[in-house]
Amino acid sequence: MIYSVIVDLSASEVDRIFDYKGEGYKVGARVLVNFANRPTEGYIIGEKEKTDYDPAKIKEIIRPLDDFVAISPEFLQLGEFMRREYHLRWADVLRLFIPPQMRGNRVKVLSKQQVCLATEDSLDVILDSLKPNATAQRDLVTFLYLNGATLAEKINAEFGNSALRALKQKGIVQTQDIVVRRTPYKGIPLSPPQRRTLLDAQQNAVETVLNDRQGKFLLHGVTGSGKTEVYLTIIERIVAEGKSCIMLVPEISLTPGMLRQLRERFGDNVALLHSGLSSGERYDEWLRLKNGEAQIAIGARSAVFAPLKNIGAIIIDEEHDASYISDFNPRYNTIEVANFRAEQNGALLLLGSATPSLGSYYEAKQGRLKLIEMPERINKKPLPHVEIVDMTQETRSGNKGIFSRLLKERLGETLQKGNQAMLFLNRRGYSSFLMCTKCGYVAKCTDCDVSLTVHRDDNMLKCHYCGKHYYMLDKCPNCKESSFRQGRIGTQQIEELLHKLFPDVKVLRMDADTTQTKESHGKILDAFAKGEAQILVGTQMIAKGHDFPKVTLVGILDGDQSLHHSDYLATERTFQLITQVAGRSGRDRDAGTVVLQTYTPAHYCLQLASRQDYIGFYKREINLREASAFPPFTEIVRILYIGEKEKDCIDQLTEQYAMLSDLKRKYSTAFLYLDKMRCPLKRAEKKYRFQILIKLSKESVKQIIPQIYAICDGKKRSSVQISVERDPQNLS
DNA sequence: AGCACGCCGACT
DNA sequence: GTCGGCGTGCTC
Repeated sequence: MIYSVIVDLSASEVDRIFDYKGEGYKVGARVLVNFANRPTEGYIIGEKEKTDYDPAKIKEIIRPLDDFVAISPEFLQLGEFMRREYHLRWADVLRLFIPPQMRGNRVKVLSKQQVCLATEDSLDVILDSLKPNATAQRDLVTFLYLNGATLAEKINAEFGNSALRALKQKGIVQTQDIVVRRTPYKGIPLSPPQRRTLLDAQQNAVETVLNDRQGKFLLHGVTGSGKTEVYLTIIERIVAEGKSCIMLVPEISLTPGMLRQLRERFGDNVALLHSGLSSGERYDEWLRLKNGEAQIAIGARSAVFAPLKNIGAIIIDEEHDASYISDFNPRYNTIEVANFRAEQNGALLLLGSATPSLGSYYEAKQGRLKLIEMPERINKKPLPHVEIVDMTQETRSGNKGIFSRLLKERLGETLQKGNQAMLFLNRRGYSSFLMCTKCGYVAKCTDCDVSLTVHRDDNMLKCHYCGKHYYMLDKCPNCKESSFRQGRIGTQQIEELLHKLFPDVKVLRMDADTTQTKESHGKILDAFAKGEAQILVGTQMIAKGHDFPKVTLVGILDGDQSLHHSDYLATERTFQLITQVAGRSGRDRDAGTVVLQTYTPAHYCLQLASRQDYIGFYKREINLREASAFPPFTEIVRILYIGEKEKDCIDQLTEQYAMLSDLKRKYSTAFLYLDKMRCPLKRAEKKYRFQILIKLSKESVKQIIPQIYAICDGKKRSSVQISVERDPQNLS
């Protein structure tokens, strides 16, 4: 038999089928082959009777790599879809479908010693053979007789290892190695699940979804409307029918608290997949799903590839979240992948959000998603009251600080009452740049075209793009003066200012700098939940996560920050962020307050966000998108050229731009826009960046995209890296 | 992705 | 004269 093999190498030159001989292999299996004279891992993606290649040169498959078929036919189909849709290489796609450590034979099976009785005799017979005063041995034997095989570590802890050793010597008990699955967060304490009664809106949502087992739904429920309970009830019902479920959440909201809730409800039937797990845990959880030992997969983006069969539902929480769109190789859109898998399995697809992406809500309005609205918070608690502060007024009346008078006042009141506050500023570090007041020199990264951020805690300058550290400057390298002006305030400085303002108040800070280790994220949230601090300062990572019942004040320090970016997504992002952050306030008895500071208080985005008026925002923004021909009415394509050699980049871009111009002439109605330029971020990690931007009419996408891919596949300079992004989320 | 091949500049 | 840079081509 001839097998079509994809070698596990990620390079466009080898992204094609290689034929190998062999007998008895299954399609989807991983195998070891001799490729270019060295052993190479590969995937069988097909089989055939004969080959077009010179049969004399065909080599034999060396051996299988696993004792199971790693990639099911369903995943091979999905792979073909992703290759076509995102122009990916086979190897990159297939790697998504298996846990990383399976490659390179790095799987370690964890085994532990287990103790069991070595004889078939009855308990009385065994006990008779032991001395009456050997109490530990007698207890141990009795325990094993009643409980069966038990882990050696537990036996040792209970009965001491001398008793165990003695019994082993006598041949009464024996030990054996067993394979143990590493289960993440096994240690977290569980309490019995609370049977919550669903509110009418929730019940209605559940029934609507379950009435159409192959439907596609968008659940739009305001923050605090109880979407999670809807998801869990649906999962419960689907699982009860013997089907499996996938639930996706943004990486950041996979807290131990969230997991506890799931384990309490579903026990070992739930498997967790996300980057925070050790590689062993990840592999074991994957295997539990693959073997059908667990039917529910929960995780971040990559959990959409959970190796489940017979899927009944795929649920995507916070569907607008940017983390669902993978923005580096392999680029893919999780929602589109989920949609494909749902169709393959005849499963329902449920997207949920308080602030759906404009595209999804538009799909719903067009009838391609069924829209379910949950417009009220649980127990009809009012939405937080948002007070907009005009910072231009503040400045005019002499307050040059970052905190408005109103915010200071509200903070004081909140602390007085013993409540908690959260302050949101989407800028980490101490200040955004360092400028010499004499000559205007700004400290910049040597590898990237960005200014360096001042970090006070370790007194360093850091590049937030590549992460490179520099020593703090004591004088200007240009004019040798030592007078500097600081850039815009970051979270570190906020923390410092709060200490000055409220010396006795404990403040926690959560941003990328304080959450470097795996658990630190959860630790900070836990500490805040326990009331160990009264104020939590943070970047957008505080916008999600758990509910803090005692938080009654949320301060948004710079509501404009993401608003005035030039890309068309800026307003949508700002609306989502502000709505999410505001939603943190007042989730318990006390009504919450939000202070929103801005220099453009009249902006419709901020006005509507302050009223949590998603529908109003949607109407306004969608009209704007239509009028200006932006997604979802058109598709934007960006071709990126990245390389250390500037000239090569320009040459490559110029060449392909010419070909695209020809294409544009041929399909003049399809191309609404075509231009080439330097990227706004001119250089990053020592590499120059250029781009071609294209805007295509929606109808022409299917026809034009393959031709664009073909042009980019054409003759290439090896020093230039080319990538095509469809509807890029980030235009830097 | 990784390696052999082959052509040019720089050096003991 | 030789070492070694990297552009080019190939892998069933």
